[in-house]
Amino acid sequence: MRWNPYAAECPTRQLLDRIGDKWAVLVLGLLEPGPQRFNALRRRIEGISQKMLTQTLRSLEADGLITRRAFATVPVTVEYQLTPLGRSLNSVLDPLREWAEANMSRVHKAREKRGAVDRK
Amino acid sequence: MRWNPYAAECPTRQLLDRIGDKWAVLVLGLLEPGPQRFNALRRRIEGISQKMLTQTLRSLEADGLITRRAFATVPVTVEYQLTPLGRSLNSVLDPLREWAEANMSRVHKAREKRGAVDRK
DNA sequence: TCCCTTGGTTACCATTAGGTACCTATACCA
DNA sequence: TGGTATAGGTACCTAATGGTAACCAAGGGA
Repeated sequence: MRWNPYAAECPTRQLLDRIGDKWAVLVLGLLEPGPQRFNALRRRIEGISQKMLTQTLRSLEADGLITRRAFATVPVTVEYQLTPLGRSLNSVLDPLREWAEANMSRVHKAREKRGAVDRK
Repeated sequence: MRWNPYAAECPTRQLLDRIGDKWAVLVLGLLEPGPQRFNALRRRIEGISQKMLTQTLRSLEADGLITRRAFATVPVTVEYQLTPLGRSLNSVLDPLREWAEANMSRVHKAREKRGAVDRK
């Protein structure tokens, strides 16, 4: 069965809901080099709240994109790590990140021009 | 200057805000083959409201990703069309769409399993 | 005369996202 | 005894998202 990307239950639409959530892609990117601990992620992502980091990690875990491992140290240590599925998603997100770095300045320029003209 | 993707003003983050808005990517995809009219888009995207389609088109236009042309026919005809920038964005979104079609079933499986086990 | 089409705009309203602040538990160090 | 760090959970509150419904214009057809 061929998917119709414009139907509500389409996978593309669901994926966009997934990665459009402001933090998920950043977390995936940070985990690329290797496992990271909770507070390490928190410190590296500017502006994320504890609540949102927890929420993001939980849902990435629920979706099978990362795994969580807790160690009985004191204080407790928790490591998050990409699954193969998460790594494969990362590999298609990379071109997106590159496009953003290369082209967002043009988007900004277009936006400013519109703002100046102010199409009533 | 090298961008820190984890800083708030980072282009990647801004792009995600852009394409995470539920409808923009679908519109861009539909415009790939060629110019389309307002109601043609509306009919092909299941579930979009007139308000959201207008809003989406306006902001894609403001960002320089599509152009709008109105013809003084009766009733008035309006055509939307990708700019070169929009086409280049589409080319990096394609792998994403393919990933979604190939892998969202795994994500769903992972999600169901979690739901069944119900951690805690 | 009223309704149809095109392509919108606007007001209103409910849901959600996401922030802050405070709570937990454990064990270290001074 | 109190303060540190670890990794969270939870209540509360506000701002933004996005839906519905009603309105606009212009002209054609019954």
